[in-house]
This record gives sequence, structure tokens and C-alpha cells, in this order.
Amino acid sequence: MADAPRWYQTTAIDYPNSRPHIGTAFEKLGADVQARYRRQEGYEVFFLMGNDENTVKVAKKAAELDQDPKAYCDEMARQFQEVWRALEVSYDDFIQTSDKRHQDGCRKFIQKVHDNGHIYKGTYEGLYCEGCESFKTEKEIAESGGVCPDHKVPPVRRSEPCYYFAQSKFQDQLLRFYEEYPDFIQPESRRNEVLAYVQGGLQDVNISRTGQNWGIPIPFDPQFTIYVWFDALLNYVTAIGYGSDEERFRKWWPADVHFIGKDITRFHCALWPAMCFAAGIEPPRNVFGHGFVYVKNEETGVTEKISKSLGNVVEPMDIISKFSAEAFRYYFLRECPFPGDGEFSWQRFADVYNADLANYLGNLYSRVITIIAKNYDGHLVADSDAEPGVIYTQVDLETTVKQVEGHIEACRYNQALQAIWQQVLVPTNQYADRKEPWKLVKTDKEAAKQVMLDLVEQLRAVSILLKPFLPKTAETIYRGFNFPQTWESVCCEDVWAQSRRATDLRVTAALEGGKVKALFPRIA
RNA sequence: CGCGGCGUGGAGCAGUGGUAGCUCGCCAGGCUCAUAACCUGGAGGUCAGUGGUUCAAAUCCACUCGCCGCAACCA
Repeated sequence: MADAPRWYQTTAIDYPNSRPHIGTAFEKLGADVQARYRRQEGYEVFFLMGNDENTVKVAKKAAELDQDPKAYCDEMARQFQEVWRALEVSYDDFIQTSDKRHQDGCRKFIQKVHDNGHIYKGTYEGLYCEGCESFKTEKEIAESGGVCPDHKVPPVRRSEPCYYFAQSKFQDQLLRFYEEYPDFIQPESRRNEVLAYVQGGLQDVNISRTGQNWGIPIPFDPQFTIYVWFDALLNYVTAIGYGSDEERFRKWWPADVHFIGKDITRFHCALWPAMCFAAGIEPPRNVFGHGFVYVKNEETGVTEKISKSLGNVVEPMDIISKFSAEAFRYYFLRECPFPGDGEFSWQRFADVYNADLANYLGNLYSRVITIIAKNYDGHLVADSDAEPGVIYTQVDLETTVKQVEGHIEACRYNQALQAIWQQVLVPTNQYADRKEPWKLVKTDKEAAKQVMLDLVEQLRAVSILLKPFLPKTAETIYRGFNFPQTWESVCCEDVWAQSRRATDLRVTAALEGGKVKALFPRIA
């Protein structure tokens, strides 16, 4: 048997100076669906996440709390992972950029780029705030009326020695690269932005900082630390053994996809591949810049960007404890198009929860099980030669499965879910109403049984299709019956390839008073 | 003229050349197996505007108006 195809994917690493909010979670969910889908379809998957810790902000925050920065980072990493686990994000590794493995790999990488002649010493001149002890951009200063936005004092022009990464040398190579791999930047709409940016001329990047005792010292000049962006991007390679385990590194690199927020597209589509060129490694195959989640202000009806200053930050746990992790996953994956933007509101959440999860999905599961339990003692013996009923008039199940797979592969999760609801759940409820097995069972128990087998078959299909999206719910539905294949091994193709295999179908879900526990209890 | 995106019934979205579609909400009816769920029917849109291309445009082109994101470290 041939080796399984490999799939290496990452998410952006997060600053741990505040806890994750629903926007941060959105990215991890989108990535998680992809990882689960690839695993299910037979790929050997490595799914990396992590935290970005070598920034001044983190050191400051730790100092405020009178904590050691590393201890602070470790505690935050624990808290982040607690949230990711609660959301059933199936990451394989979690890297912290304050980890030794990252710092060692990082130094090797920058040394390599230096040895290859792409780093040179120069001077950086800019507006410096003595309060912040850091440079400010012209824009920042201009926006706050000529003073530092934090300290309200005018900055001074200052120049200091630094190291530059010769990004400009790679401009042509980058443009050729985009041309050769037109799918590199996803979604398509972000492509023009990056092209225009690179065509507009790349500048060399100052990749060093001085006077910081938190961060990674530059190996060839330890009084400098590595600029946080240069360091952060390297997590994608240090996590898989760059500089320490060549075999492992070669196994996984290049990454199949980096999932990132649309705001950092440029770093990933220009700076990062240029860094790869400079170090003599391949660039990643794909960068996917997802959209943002905005929050609808329930009072004013205005859609706002999530921000601390607006006080509209919603944390995942707020929602998980009121509803469930599965509902959380469903809402964001269904309501917010991954390539574009979406919005959250409690009202909308409740509407979607009741309509899609409680009514269409949960209720179908309940009614099917109850009928079988009541009338057949939870046991249907199927005739192997019985003709399945005609459920679909527009699109058949196999076509739907293929559409869903296409949508997942393109990260159009909302459209995948929409297809499952519109093309499977809706017709199944319609079919049940047309056939009325609860009436039919009184006059023709055999015919009613065939209808029930058809309905169960639909539930089996739904559970498989939902496997990457709602792992727990899908498993509960699947395990509600004694389907022959194991849950772990079931994949999309089985929807049609393994249909109607059960000749001795039993309801295995736990029943109480002849009824099954609601998958999603309605919210008032 | 910095770059880019968006503007479709009350709300949220799909639809990229050929009789305007989905979910929620609303109105009426049906059903009663089911989580007051499910099914059927209905009201509601000049697809931001103007001009153009075409036998035919929400869909292509031009311009106008409105909203938003990015512009080297706030997912």
C-alpha cells in the first residue's frame, strides 16, 4: 500500500497579551474542519497552532502583572489551549515562540540567510517615542496629532544601527512565483492586492531590535534581538524540525496551507516566501487569508469591529457555556463565509440554533428513532433486494456529497453546510411527510419499514457529511444505529459506496421512555 | 485619483449572460411520528444609481453615490 498523502497546515500564531475572542476562534475552526476532513479522507495530517510570544507587548504585560515573561507565556498558552480543546480543535502540536526548539531553529535560519548574503547592516531612522522605547510609524504619529498615541508626547527623530533583510532582491522572483502558482494566494480576491503591493516595489526590512531583553538574540550579533515578524513566521518550520531534524522537516515541508487573517496577507505572501528563498527552502504551497468576524451591537444594530476599546469582545466560553461547543462551531462555520467576513449577534445565534440545529437536524433524528423504537422495538430487518425510496427530485445524494467535498476543499464551509441542509435534511423531512410512516405502519408494516430504512440511510449520510464540522453530534447520530463500518474509518465515499449494508439494523442510542435525548434542546 | 472589497424582498446570504433563489421572520392552511417540531401555500425585491455592449444583464464595460477593510507588527 502506498504511503498516505501528507497534509501540513498551520494557523496564525496569536499574541498572548489577551485571551482569545470569537474572531481568533473563527480561524482555528476553519482550519480544524480542513484538518478533520483531510484525515477522514486518508491523509496523514500535521496541524500546527501556537502562540507568538517574542513581542514587547508580552514582556510589558508580564511586567505589569509582576510575572516572569516565560511563566506568563506558559500560563497563557495553557489558557489558549483550554479554549481550543473546548472547541474540539484537533491540532497536533502547539508551538510557543519562547520554546527552545523555536529559538534554536530561528537562529539557524537567520544565520543561514546571513551566510547566503541576504542580510546587511545599516541604520534605521524613524520617529522614536522615549516613553514607549520604540519607533512609531509616521501614520501612527500623524493620526494622533503629532504625538505618541500612548504617551501624548512628541516623538524624536532618531537613528540607530540595525540589520536589514534584503527583501527587495526577491521582488522578481516573487512575481515569477505568483505567476507560476496562481493558486498560491487564496481566496482569489486577495491576489490582486498582493500583486499590486509587490509590483509597487519592495523595501528591505529592518529585522533587528535593540535594547530588549525579551526575544531571540541574533546569533551573529547578540546585542540585537530578532524582529518579531521575522521570528514569528519561522514557527512554521521550527515546529517540524528545521535545523534539528532534517528528515522530519523534509517530510512535512512545504506546508500545504497557512490559514491566516486577511490583515496579515502581505507578510505571508511576500515577506515569508522571500525569506524562504533567501534561506534556500521552498515557499509554502498555499496561503489562505480568511475574513473577519464583526459583532452586531444589539442596541444600535451597528456592526462593529471586535475591539477592547469598544468593549464588545465576546469570548468563546461565553457562548459555549450558554449553548455548546458544537453550536458554536455550527454558527460560525455556517453564518460566516470563511473567505469573506461574517458577523455575530446573540439574537442571530439563537435563531440559527433553533432553526437549523434543534429543528431540522435534532428533530429529524428524534422522530426517526422514536418511530422505530415504538413500532419495531428498535429493530429493522431489511430485505437486501428492496428498492430504496425516491427521496430526491433535484439533486441526488452522490452529487451532493461531491459538492460538499468541493466546498470543503475550497474552504467554503458555509456553502457546504447550506448544501447539507437544503439538499439532504429538507428533502428527508419532506419525504417523511409524504410517506407518513407513522400512519402507514398501521396498515402495511413492511412498507413503513422500508420508509424508515430510507430515513435512517439519510441520517447516516448526514452524520458522515457533518463529521468534520460537528464531530460530536455526527458521532452521536452515527452511533445511534449499529452501522457496520466503524465511525473512525467512515469517509465521504461511504455515503454511497457502503449504502444499505445493514440487513439487521438496530437503534443503539440510549432511550428514555421510548425517546432519545435531544441533540440540541430548543432555546426559548 | 494609494490598493482592495462590498451594495439582491423586514434581517442574513446564494446566484457571474437566458423566466429572481435559500434560511429566519410574517400571514393562512395541513399534519400530529417528532424538541409547539414537520409539511403545503401566500404577501414582500424596478438585484444602489446612470449610461453602454448584447437577441437577452443582478450577471460584462464605463462612470456616479454609499458602506467597509488594508496601507509593515491590534485575527
